[in-house]
Parts: sequence; C-alpha cells; structure tokens
Amino acid sequence: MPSDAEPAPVSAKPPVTLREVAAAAGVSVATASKALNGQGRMTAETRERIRETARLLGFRPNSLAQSLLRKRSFTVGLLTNDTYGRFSLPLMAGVSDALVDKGVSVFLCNVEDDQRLGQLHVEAMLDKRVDGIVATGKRIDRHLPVDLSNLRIPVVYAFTQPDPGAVGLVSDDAGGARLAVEHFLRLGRRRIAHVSGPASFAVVHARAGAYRDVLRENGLVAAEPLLGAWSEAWGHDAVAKLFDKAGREGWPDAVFCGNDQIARGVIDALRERGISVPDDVGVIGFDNWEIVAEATRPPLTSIDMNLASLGRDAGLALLSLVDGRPAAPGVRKLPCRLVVRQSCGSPPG
Amino acid sequence: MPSDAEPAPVSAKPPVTLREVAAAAGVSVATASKALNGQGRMTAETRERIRETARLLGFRPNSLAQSLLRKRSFTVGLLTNDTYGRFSLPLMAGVSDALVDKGVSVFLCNVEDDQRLGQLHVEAMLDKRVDGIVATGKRIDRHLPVDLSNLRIPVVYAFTQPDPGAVGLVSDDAGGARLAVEHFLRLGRRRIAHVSGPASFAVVHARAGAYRDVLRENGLVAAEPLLGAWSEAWGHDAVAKLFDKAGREGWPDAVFCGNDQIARGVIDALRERGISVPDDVGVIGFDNWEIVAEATRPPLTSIDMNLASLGRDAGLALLSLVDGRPAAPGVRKLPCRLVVRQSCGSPPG
DNA sequence: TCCCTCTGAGAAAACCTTTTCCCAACCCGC
DNA sequence: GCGGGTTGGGAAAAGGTTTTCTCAGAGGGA
Repeated sequence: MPSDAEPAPVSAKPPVTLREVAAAAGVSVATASKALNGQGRMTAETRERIRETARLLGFRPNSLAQSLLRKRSFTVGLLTNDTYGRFSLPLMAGVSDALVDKGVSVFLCNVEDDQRLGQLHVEAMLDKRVDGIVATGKRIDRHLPVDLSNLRIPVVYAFTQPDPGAVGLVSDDAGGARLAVEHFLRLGRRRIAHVSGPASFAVVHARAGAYRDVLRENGLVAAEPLLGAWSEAWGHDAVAKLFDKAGREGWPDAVFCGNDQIARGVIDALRERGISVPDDVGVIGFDNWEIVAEATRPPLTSIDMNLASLGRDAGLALLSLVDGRPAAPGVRKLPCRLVVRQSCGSPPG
Repeated sequence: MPSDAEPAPVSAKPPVTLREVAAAAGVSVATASKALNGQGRMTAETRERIRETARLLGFRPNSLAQSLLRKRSFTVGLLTNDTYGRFSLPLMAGVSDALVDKGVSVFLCNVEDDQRLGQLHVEAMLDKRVDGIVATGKRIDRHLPVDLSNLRIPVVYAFTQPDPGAVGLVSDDAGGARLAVEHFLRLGRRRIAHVSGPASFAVVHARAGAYRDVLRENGLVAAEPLLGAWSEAWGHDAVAKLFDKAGREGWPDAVFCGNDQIARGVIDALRERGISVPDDVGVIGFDNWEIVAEATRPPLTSIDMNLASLGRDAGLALLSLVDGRPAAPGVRKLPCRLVVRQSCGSPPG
C-alpha cells in the first residue's frame, strides 16, 4: 500500500500557529502578528506576503492565547432558570444574535432553581474568564438562585429581578396592558373585563393597574380583575363567572387576558356557550405565543413582549459595560407591541 | 474624606494568580501548582499550607491558561436551528446538564437556517478551541446549514441528520408509535386510525410504518394514515374525514396522532360532535408537550421522546470522543416513553 | 566623511499554568 | 566519611499571541 493512500487521521492535525506562518513567510512571529493585525510598520509588500501566507495555510489565531493576553475572552455567560424556555429562548436567541457579530460567544447555563447548579455554573464561567453575564429567568419578579452582586465582571439582568444598583431590562407590562385596553376602546368596546394569573406575580398587578388606569382615564369603571392561574382551565372558569349570570346586558363585550393560554380557554368557553368572538366579545391575550395564538378560533390578538429585541438590548448593554462605558443602573422597561389577529373584530362602521 | 471610605471599583480588582499564592506561601509557582493539583512530592505540611493560602486568597486557576497548555478547553459548542426551541431546549438542557458536572461549558449557537450565521458560529467556536460540537435541530431528517464533516474536532449529531460516518442520536419514532398502538390494543381498541403530519417528514413514515406493522402483527388491517399538517386545524379536518360519514360502526375507536397539536384538534373536534373521549374514542398524541397535553380535555396520553435524556447521551458521547475513546459511527435510536393521562380510558373490565 | 533621523523588522517579555528535569540536602548502611 | 537512594522543592520550558523595546541599515544634509 503506498503510504500516501493512508488516510490521515484528521483529528490529529493540529491547527496552524502564527509561528508556522512566520516561518513560511520568512519573518519573525512579531512581524507576522503585526502584519495580520494591521499594526507596526513594514513595507506593503511584506504585509501582503504574510497575509497571503496566512490565508494559504488557513491560519486562525488561537483565541485562548489572545484572551490570556488581552484579559478579554470575548465570551459571556447566559444564566437562566427557564428550562422550557418559552420566554428564555427568544431572549437567548436575541442575546446571542447581538453578540455573535461582535465575535462574542455565549455560554448557556441552565441553573433550574438549584443553588448548587447555579454556583457551579457561575464558578465555571468565572474560571473561563467570561467578560460578563446576562441573567435571565422565567419571572420578572424573582431572583435567580445565585448571587451575582459581588462579581468582578459586569452583569445585566434581562426579564428577571435585578440586584439593587444593577442594570436591568424588562418588558413594560403596564404599557402592554395599555395597548390592549386602548385597542378595545378604539373598537368601541366599553365593558372590558380582565382575567389574569395569580396575585403572587408582579406582572399581574402591573397589568391590572394599567387596565384600571386606562378605563378611568376614559371615564369608565373597571370591573375587579379576576385573578386565577396561568391556564386554559382558569380561562374556562373565568368565563363561567363572567357570563353565567342573568342579564345579557351585564356581560362584558371584551376580555383582556393575562396570557394566551387563559385567552384560549376564554375563547373556547365562549364558543361552547354560543357567544361569538369577536362579534359579541373581543379577546386579547398576552405573550403572543404564536403556537397558541394562531391555533385559537379565531386567531388571537395578543401583546408581544419583544423578547428577542429585549435580549439584543441586554447583549449590547453588557458589551457596553464590558468596554468600560458605564450604563445607568436601574430597570429599563422596553415597550410591548400589539399583534392584531382576528379575535377583536374591526372598528364599528 | 478618609481614603479608606473610597469605594474600590470592584471591577478593577484582578483575579488572584498562582504566582501570588506561591509568594504568599513562600514557595515557587511550581510547588504551588503541584500542591493544589495533588502532584509532586512535598511534606503534607507544605501542601496544606499552600492549599490554605490559596483558599484564603480565593485563588481559582485561570482556565484559559490551563486550556492553552492542555490543548483542551473544556468547552463544547451546541449548534441548533430551532429558534423556538420546543425540541431543542430540553435537549440543550440535557447536554448542558451532562457536561457541567465534568467542568465542561456549552456555547449556545443559534444558526437559524442561515448559512452565513452557521459559518460565523462554527468559526468562532473553532477559534475558541472548543473540544467538540453537538449539532441539533428541529428536524431529524434535515441537515443544519453548515458543513461539519471536515473539522478537526469530534461532532455528535442529536435529533438532526448526521453526516455519513458520524455519530448520531435520534429518538426511536417507530418504537414510540409501537408503544402507542400497542397501548390501544391492550385497552381493547381495534379500529385504530392514524392522523399525522406532512409526508415530507421522515418521522411521519417511520411512525406510520410501525402503526401498520403492529396492526398486522395482531391480525388487524390498518387504515391508510391521514397525512396533513402538524396543526390543530388539521386535527379538526381529520376528524371530519373520519367521523362525518354514515355508519357509526365504521368509526374508529382510537386515533393515534402524529403530534400533540393534532391530537388536541382531534379531541376538540370530537367533543364538538358529542363523541366522548375516552369512552367512544381513545386518543394518543406524540411529543408529550406538557403544556398542550395537560390542557386538552381530557388530558392527553402521549409519547415522550425523552429529549433531555437524548441530550445527556449526546453530551456524554461527545465527551467520550473528545477523550479519544472511539464511538461506533451511525445513528443510534433511543427509546420513547408512553405517558398515560386520561385520553385512552382504562382496560375493559 | 560624519552625524542624525527614519524605516523596517526582530528579540524578548508578558499573560498564567503545568510539567519535566534538576539539584541540594538528608538518611542509611558500611 | 562515602556512595547511593530518597526527599522536598525550584528553575525553566512550553503553550500561542501581542506589544514594547531595540537595533541595523539606509538615506540625507553639512
């Protein structure tokens, strides 16, 4: 067997180093480095020759060595406790998106609600010298089970409770609720009910507050919000409470729901009662969880929290901090967006 | 103002190095390193003193420096094109879980279906000297938009189409379908229909094949599977096709659905027709997407693909390869699991 | 011819850790 | 006291890159 037929074990071939490039180009590593980075002074001819050599050899600088020297790893950690990622994943995608273009990679750290796991991940990240951390979670009003307050590196909190004095980004839930209720009002709806999740969630109060405010500003009285669970079943129950009573004229003509699952339950329960959506009652959800919103009959108008965009902003804010540009501490609220489908009908006339 | 009141800019304090530990303990860095790693020979007293010093100073070895030397970064990349992560996220959590305990961190790389983005992420990972890559996606029968076939590092494919000769892990869809159909048979159901997704998906054929096989093995004739979309709406339509015909005796007494959304549509459509689930018809879904399966009325029995466990296996397989232990190439199928809820009823009698 | 300045490029330190080799001192038996 | 083995610990190289400093030579003016 001719020896050149022997398949080279690909995995054994080490990456080409700067030293090899320099040798091939007949210069020192210093010159090679400078040539590739556009630093130093040399003839254009020399620089181009080195660059060409590097290209030919497929040279790529060892990021580890660079990081060691520059004290910047171009790496950040993304901490989350939202295993099933309904909220986290778009957010994570946003963070990653914003950073990959700047050559920054993202460590995924799922800490569940486990202190030990959190500790483990944070230490691993610190050891790997991440430049910063984005902390995110499934609830805006809860801390992750880790203490990030005394780290040597910047931390940005996105869609989770920030430490005091830290930089946090969350959705503007009150603003989102406003969009929903004002949409109803524009459509001529006047008897607007609000069905939401458990009182233990801060967002429930933020949204209910805005619901009341908008109605009051328009000279209407808000009904007491119905608080329950974040589930379809609660949507069913709420409809029973709202509509199973004498006097059709007392019925709401619109229901603003705390999330899309509740809205789905509401819509299904209304259909079962022969009440038409959107003709008799308009329904708006929250979260714009497409897979749910598009499966309701009719498809659900909903409030989108723009989580991907929130993630991008968080990524950029972190980068800013890493680069030493100070950011205003405190919580910044990012606007929501109304996504109109068919559960509210058209304006009258 | 006394100078000690001046708040030290926390972010400026650099991490403590081995050199500092050595100096504080009055030994050389070599000795310090050996003391902390349990290498070399020295008096127990010396070793303990160094360890204590390190603990006091909060020394943590710089992973970058270690990686540079060991040519192992204890870092892997996780490539996915499943932005909304219904399948990816449990899988990713599994990979991360399996690896964090071994000190290995995971780079999250969302490539959408974008070649450029894929290229960008792969190069970033290679530059950062990841030890290996787990590739995953939203479809078992599609490639990611990146070429991973000639990398210097090992690659494991999980829940996505592997390159020829590579190591791949997927769910055993045929086995899962078998579990479902056999469950129906155990419950005494005999006229079992199959409603599934588009014919363009490989899993549709795998599951349909197993459906036919099990029925044949039991001396029953399989109806032609109804192929459509992965949606609730298609579940509704399919029920119309199956049940809106003369002769109640021709109706199925069980429907095996290709995913939980279809199953949900089927259950809703049956209820609207006054057909009882599970009394008249049993329904089984696929994916065990809890948020859907638990919201159907009655809650949906479904097939779980054990994706978290698949992710763990993929992580461990990759680690194996990284450590130089060869793995059998080819696709390994991991068993699914039947999750019984209330949509199939109890055994007769 | 001499001195000065500028140009192009290299040597070496630095980043932090691990590991190999080496050395000095000590103990033992003879 | 001496040779040999053992013990405790240090010096130095290695890993790949960047950056600062240095230097040789060329060019120009007097």
